[in-house]
Amino acid sequence: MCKSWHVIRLRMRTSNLWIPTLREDPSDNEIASYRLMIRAGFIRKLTSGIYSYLPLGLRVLFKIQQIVREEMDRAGAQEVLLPALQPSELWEETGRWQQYGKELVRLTDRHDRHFCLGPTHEEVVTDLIRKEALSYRSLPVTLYQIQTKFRDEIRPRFGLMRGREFIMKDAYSFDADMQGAQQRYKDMYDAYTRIFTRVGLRFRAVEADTGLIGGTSSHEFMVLADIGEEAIASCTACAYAANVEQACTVKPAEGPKTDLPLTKVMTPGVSSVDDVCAFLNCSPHEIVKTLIFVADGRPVVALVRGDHQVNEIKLRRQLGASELHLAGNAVIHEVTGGPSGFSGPVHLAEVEIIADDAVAAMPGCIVGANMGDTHYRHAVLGRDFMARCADIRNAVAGDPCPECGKPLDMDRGIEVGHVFMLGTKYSQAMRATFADAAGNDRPFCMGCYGIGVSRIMAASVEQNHDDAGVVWPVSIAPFMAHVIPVQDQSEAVMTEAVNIHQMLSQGKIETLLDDRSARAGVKFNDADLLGIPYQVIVSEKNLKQGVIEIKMRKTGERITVKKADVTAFFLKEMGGTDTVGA
RNA sequence: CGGGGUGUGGCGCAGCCCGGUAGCGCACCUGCUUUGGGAGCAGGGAGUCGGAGGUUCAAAUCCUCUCACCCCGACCA
Repeated sequence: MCKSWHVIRLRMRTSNLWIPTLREDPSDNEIASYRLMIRAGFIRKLTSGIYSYLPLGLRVLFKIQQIVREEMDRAGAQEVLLPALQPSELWEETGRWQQYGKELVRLTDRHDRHFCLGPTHEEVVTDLIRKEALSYRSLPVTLYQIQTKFRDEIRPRFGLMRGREFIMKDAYSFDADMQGAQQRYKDMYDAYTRIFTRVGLRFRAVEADTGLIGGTSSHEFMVLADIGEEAIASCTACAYAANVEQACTVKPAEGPKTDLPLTKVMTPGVSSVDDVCAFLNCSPHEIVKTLIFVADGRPVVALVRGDHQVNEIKLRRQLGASELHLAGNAVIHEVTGGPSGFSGPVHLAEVEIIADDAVAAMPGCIVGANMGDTHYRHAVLGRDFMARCADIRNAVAGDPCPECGKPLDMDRGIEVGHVFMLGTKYSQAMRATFADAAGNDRPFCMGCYGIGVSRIMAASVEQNHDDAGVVWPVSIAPFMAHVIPVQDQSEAVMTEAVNIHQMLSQGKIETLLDDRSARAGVKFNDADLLGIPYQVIVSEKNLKQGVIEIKMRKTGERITVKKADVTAFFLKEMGGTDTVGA
């Protein structure tokens, strides 16, 4: 390679940027985004669920953060940086020191004081605000930060998707009344829509459960992907969409009940829904599953149709319980008098029974008889057993939409954002108040709003890649252009490549120059792996005709432009799309 | 936490069943040739075989314990 290329030292060259690409897939994970980001030298794993960002990965992260900042600022939020290390006292005030459980990373200092590494910052901001003696005149206030969060995941998985340490943008709004809080919620919802559009994700906002954060309502922003950990129900006809945890089911009309008498049948060794179906030659929707739960220490019986699944969040809400789990065999025997696998609601007194609405609509059903190897046929709700009816199951594909009645679809999604209407949950618990117009202290109406910044990076790769590598959307790509001199031994080619690199850089087009002394095939393959949107190919062949070649990473399409027109080409490409979407 | 799997130069793996003192591909270094889709030849450097203990004349290999990582599940923002 000619020595003269070393004379000009521009930073954005392969020789000055550490991009350790791997020829082979890492052995320790199957998910595309993890595999590709490791191979392309964006990230490295330190230990389970904890990652380092290498120069290229950091550039992508910065791009995402920049878009987030612009839209948060535009929505009137102000950036702050809150501590990651938080004293236990604050968490005890809201009761979450206990509630949060093992997910919270806890530590103790040398004085034996307790701390946690923040998984979220409601307590810290609320404390910050309450100390300031604010009046209604200075409201609303919305603060945000981009920070590393910690969560002691039971099982970190999917690379950056579910880590124990990750980067989040979180925002908190403080309003004088619910109306204002609702406006902030809407502003944030709109900002999130713009953010996810700009970073180039195909996403959907869905109604969601509020979980441990609490509050009155929330929406999740879901990136559609097969590997998504969440199931989303969305209407095939109207705009309704919700997390299955949250999606309401419609109570079916009750038909006539069967006149056939309750009949005992022997079902030796047959207890699962599938086995019972096969044995009695019936279908799952003729069976009722009886599940015994323990809710805040007391046993509860839940009934759902054989082809449905209990939704524990809905059930817990119905019971008004804070803690709910499936009962063990001992409790099952105590409650039903029979073995696990043959439970049923018939002759169960003294225990609360709650049936799904779909069970109420059945003319009669097959249920366990609370003794070994025995079931009942023709059990009728209201005649053979009593139960309170409610929506306690997960929606399934084909269920009618709660808004319009048309069938629901099921998709999988990755949660990249979540907005919560908190109301006064934290402000009341922590006595965070402001003076209203009459001079009285009133608790703030709050909202909180999170975006998984590092998760966006993974989700983006998940949605945008092919067999050869990553295909970054222009808005978050580490570079816009990747200049590839094909013959590194040719002085003419290298001179021209350096020229183009300089020209583009001066035109504010972020450009990476592959100045390695490597064979063309190596450079092309690495370029495809890195996924920079435009490859600018400089070769002897093209130079003879005074042109250079541009390959679009996404489509593989190649065009040639005159040397002098390269910058103009990019300015035109960028002008057309601004930074918004692709 | 339950089930399954894997730990051997930087990366990917073989060797383990049947003990005999570590090998392959890629990467790296040197030289020559080569040069539009992961080059060829020659030479070279690099491994506590995850860790501890045990059995044995001898352990990557057999036994016990332990740690880490991955997958499935349970759990959960």
